[in-house]
Amino acid sequence: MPGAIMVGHERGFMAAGQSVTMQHIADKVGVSKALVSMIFRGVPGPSAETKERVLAVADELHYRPNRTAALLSLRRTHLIGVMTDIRNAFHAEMVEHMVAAADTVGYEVVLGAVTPTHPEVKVIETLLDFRCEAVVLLGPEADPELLEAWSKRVPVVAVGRRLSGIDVDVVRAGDSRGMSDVVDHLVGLGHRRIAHLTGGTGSIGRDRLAGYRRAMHRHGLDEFVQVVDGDFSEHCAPRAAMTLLATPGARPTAVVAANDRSAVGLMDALARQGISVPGDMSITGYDDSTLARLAHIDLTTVSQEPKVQADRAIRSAVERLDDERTEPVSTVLRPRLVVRRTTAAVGGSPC
Amino acid sequence: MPGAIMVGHERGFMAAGQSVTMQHIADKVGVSKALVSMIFRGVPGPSAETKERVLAVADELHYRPNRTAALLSLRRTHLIGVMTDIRNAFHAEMVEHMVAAADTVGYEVVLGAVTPTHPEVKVIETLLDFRCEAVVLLGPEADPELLEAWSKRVPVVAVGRRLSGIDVDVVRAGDSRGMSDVVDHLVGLGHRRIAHLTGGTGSIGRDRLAGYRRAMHRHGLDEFVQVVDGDFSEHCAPRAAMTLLATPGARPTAVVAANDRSAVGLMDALARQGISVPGDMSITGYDDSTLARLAHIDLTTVSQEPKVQADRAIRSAVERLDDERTEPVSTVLRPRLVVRRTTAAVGGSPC
DNA sequence: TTGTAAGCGTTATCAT
DNA sequence: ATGATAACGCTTACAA
Repeated sequence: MPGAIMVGHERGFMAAGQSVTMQHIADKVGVSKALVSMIFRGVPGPSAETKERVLAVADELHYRPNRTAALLSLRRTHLIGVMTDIRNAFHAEMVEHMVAAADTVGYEVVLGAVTPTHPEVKVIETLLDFRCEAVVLLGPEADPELLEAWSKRVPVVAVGRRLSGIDVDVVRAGDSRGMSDVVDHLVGLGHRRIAHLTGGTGSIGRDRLAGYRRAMHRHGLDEFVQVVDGDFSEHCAPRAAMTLLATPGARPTAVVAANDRSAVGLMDALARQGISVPGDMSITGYDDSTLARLAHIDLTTVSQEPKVQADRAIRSAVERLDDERTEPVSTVLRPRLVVRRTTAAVGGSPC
Repeated sequence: MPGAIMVGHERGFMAAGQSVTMQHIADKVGVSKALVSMIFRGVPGPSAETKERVLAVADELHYRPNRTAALLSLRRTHLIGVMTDIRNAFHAEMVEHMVAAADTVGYEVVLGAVTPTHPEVKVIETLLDFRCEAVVLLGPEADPELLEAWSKRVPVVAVGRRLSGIDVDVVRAGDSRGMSDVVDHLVGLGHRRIAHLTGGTGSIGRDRLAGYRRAMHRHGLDEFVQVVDGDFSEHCAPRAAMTLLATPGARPTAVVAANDRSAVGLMDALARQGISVPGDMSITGYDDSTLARLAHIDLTTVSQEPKVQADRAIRSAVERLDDERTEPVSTVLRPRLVVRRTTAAVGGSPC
């Protein structure tokens, strides 16, 4: 039997020494601990009257259920761990939607932040130590073998990474499809000389490049393909601008950049050369970042649908947990073209 | 006595049914649970030999200590809850440093994300339900009464908000000091006609405005004070540019914007009017956001020292927890001027 | 050096 | 409708 209710301790905080428990309430009301438990869980049984008394006392004592204890007893936590690079704005947006999505299906999200001092492995292990029932990994870079090992313990959902052959659910947006849509859009505006400013040699950059090439080919524009090396940042822009403007006769009328950041850098570099966008040249980005949304930038770009990806990822995890799904599923989303003001009909006037 | 080790269950995951416990290890090695516990906690006592055997078996069975159970037994969690608006890049940066800072002093950070569906109150209650021993609130907007109520239960640290009269630690950067430094910098470059593009009527905007006025006054430049209404976004820029350029004779040679975003908007608006920065006009921002760091923007701005704020916040919490500090402390940091390329000597040439 | 046993605050299965 | 009582996995005096 617990002693008297502890009202704060020497430091003034109840801190670790959680004071009021179900037992206290039970004692005070004169019923059993079990009954109190039932009432809090909302199971049928207890009479309306006791329920009322218990709730009143609980309230009066500022009772808060001890989740830790409950978790120990229940064999479920209803926790979904989400590993993220918190500095990544795109991740942040997804996380936001994930907590909402999890909420609606009765789960809670525990965040694990990857930082220079907390590598992926450590973060995931911590998440598992918290007894998360599933983990959603945003942009994981761990070895497939490691992912596979974790997937033996809990359902694992990888977001934004192409992965196959292991029992891990995948949610991602189809980069090559997104690029394809961009090219279609430009072709629809009458462009033919459409160049691509690449995003380096990583897998994402390669996917986008492939999408560009494929789309150009589909439109019979192979001869106009022009690939300029870039690096996902604005640093590559000045040089890229030089290259793009090098041959006046064959100058592209539109440039598809691998992401928003390099697109914005390019716009700036072009402006310095007196090239107006979209008057002289149309420019597109990728990601629909806040940068693209700035009023004076207003960049045509591609959204990777963070909300949809977030919903799908949570749904994937919950299907494994609640619906006994056992086969891995891979969801490849169709990115959404966001037309803004940096693209216009070829030869069109600046707006 | 626990039954046989459960090797996965019907769903293929050990999921909720955590299988291997200290008891299993103890059984297999032929020692007691308590001994195993001691070994895992690294307390002196167990012989090197048993230690070795226990560790070996633990490893073999893939044992992972059940933190939940430990927490229940220990009366401490060593958890610090951090409430954040995850979409806020500045918050993200601080969070990153916080997890590192907490790590070095033996604490772990639990993130609580404020979102449209998870208001502050709910997030903080959840953090407390997780048995966090202290909470760090980034940019809290809750009523002081509420903060006070929470501060009775656990140490509360508010970051980035001016607060007084309640038992809550405060960490923030001195906005008016930051503005002051900016004005000093410009005056040092020979500027006298220094205008201010405001950040609206909220408390932060007001603090920055006050800092500007005070600094101008200190330099005896009251007559050159020019305040233009802004709103922390780039939307206010075009109109502000009009206003600033309205009186050619009295046109300012420098503009101190309330944040990076409006500064960048202003730069763009000025560029459209043929005004070069910093050739014709120097511009400064505030926040040292990624926007300011873009190579082609390279904006002179003010850093709010996220790392330092993060460290101080964690230290504040830990002092309460470990050093029995009981009086609230308020840390006002000195922001750091970051000189880049948008400021130059008055009448100086563009670079 | 190692073992025993009593908690920690819940949940859940029986009884009553 | 309510109450004992045994888990849950770990920590920690206290014994041996």
